[in-house]
Amino acid sequence: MKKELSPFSEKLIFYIRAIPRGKVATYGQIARLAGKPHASRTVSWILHSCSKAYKLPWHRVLNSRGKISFPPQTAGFARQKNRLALEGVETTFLGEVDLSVHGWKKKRAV
DNA sequence: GTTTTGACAGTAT
DNA sequence: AATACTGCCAAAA
Repeated sequence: MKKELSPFSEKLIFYIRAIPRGKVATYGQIARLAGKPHASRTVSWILHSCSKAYKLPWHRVLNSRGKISFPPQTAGFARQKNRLALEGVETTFLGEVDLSVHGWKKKRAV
């Protein structure tokens, strides 16, 4: 592998990579799976830091509302929207994804 | 060692 | 209901 990050970071990366194709997960969900329900900030940092180095499917990571985190009219927004569309994830022009349809239901034990 | 950042989430007003 | 602030964790400068 490239470099060894902290166990938390590796976990976050692991779960991000574990997102099935055609599904999307939220920052909070990944952070929760990693054991830190409030590490959503760390998730965003991971994407920035390791999206390329670790080949992370960052396009499958949305915010808590199931929307693309980027502001519209940005390259990242268009790129993510395009990738999601290629995976069968329908997004609105606002980048909204229906979590009830494409939401990654790994274990939502309330 | 301290300060700043990072594509957020949750709570408070 | 909508907006603002705070909290959280980890890494880079």
